[in-house]
Amino acid sequence: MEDNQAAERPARPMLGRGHIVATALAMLDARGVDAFSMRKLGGALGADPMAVYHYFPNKAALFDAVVEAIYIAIDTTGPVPDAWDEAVATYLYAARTVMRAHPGALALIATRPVNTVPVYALLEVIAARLARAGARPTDAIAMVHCLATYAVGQVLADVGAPVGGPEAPPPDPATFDPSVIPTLVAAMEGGWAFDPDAVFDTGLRAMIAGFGSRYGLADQT
Amino acid sequence: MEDNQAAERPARPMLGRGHIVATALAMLDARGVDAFSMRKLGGALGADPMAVYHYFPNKAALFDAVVEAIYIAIDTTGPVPDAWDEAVATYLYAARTVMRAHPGALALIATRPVNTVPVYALLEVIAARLARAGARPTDAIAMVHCLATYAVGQVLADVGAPVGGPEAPPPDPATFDPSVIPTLVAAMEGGWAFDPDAVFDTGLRAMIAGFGSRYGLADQT
DNA sequence: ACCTGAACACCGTTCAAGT
DNA sequence: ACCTGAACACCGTTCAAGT
Repeated sequence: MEDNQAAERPARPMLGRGHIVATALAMLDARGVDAFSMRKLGGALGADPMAVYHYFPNKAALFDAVVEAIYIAIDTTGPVPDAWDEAVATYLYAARTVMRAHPGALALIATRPVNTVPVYALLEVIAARLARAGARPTDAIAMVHCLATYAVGQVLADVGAPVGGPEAPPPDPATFDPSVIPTLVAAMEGGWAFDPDAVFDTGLRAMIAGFGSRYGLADQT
Repeated sequence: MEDNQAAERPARPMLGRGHIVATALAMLDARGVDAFSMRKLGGALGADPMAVYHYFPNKAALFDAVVEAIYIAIDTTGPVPDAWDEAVATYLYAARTVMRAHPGALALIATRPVNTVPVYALLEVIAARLARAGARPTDAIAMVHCLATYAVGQVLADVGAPVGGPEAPPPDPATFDPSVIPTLVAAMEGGWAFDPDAVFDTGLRAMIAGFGSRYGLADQT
């Protein structure tokens, strides 16, 4: 019931939730969750370490706001192809692009579900497109969930900053015994290199195609 | 080159890497990464907080060992169905079962790739089965990567402990405006409940089937 | 309303020391 | 070889206080 508006603003400081979230996200992207601290955030904001607590009750609440900000940055309002499968792929690519831009926050995204209307609205867009192609609502939601977890898992493996300290450097492949991993060795020969973009696309298309035949999805003509 | 065996053992203490990893994993499962600390680990081991540093250079190295221990617990030596797609699904189910048993370590699994022979050997089993069904080695590896990231993403969303403090409780669905999320609301009506097992299966089968038709996979008869 | 600063109970890691 | 304990530079959060 406290609904009095803020008609005038004091001098310069005025942190504000949006500014705090943006600064925290930049810090996370630069150095990961482990290196993040509320005290450094205060420093980056040019304020007392404790100033943030006026806007967020604790670090967890701030992280929830960061995750939501990332979800909201996923834009689904642009034009998409007419075909249902291409449209769904386009939405997932949009999500991937935004998530890849925030490597240090990925562990938060993967681990802190945000149950808010903006996030639901994002899922709704994809679910609605699947429903329009003939899926029942419950099946559409299951499919969106599968596609979303796949995208998160891919991006995490691709660019995700490690939780719990820096990761160990990979060992010299030459020390491996080829006889225990023949398929892997065979793939490496010929100068083949792992391409995250191509691999993401392969799995995404496979899952979408699989859903299509499983549920008989098709565009009305 | 230091190959002298440990022929005799002192009295009781003798922590040992295996015991430390097991204890750390139990602590992670019980309370998550945020609640874990090297000092508490020392306490749980009944030793000085610093004793662990004799076996692991730092917390990150210990976490790498924990992740590898989880991967090694995935057993792929049991019998699998003859059909390539059922065999692959069986391997992924084995991975899911083990990962689900360690909710507090999932953020570590998803975020700390372990480049060791035992882990490669695990991937090799699945890749080899796909190759035997007709996939080229490079395609087989891409497929395994997609399936693995999907499984990790699913389990993370399903049971993963939050990184960065406890998560906020979900809001009352009754406060949502049904008009912005009609498909989601439609799915909820009729008492439909989200079933993690069924959803995992749906996405897994869809991806496998999609790979099958994309690469023309089939068992030799 | 918004920010400060001291204080409390913690961290990871280093290092010199014990046995 | 294996473990201890003090010490250092940090944490998140609470709370009384300032403007």
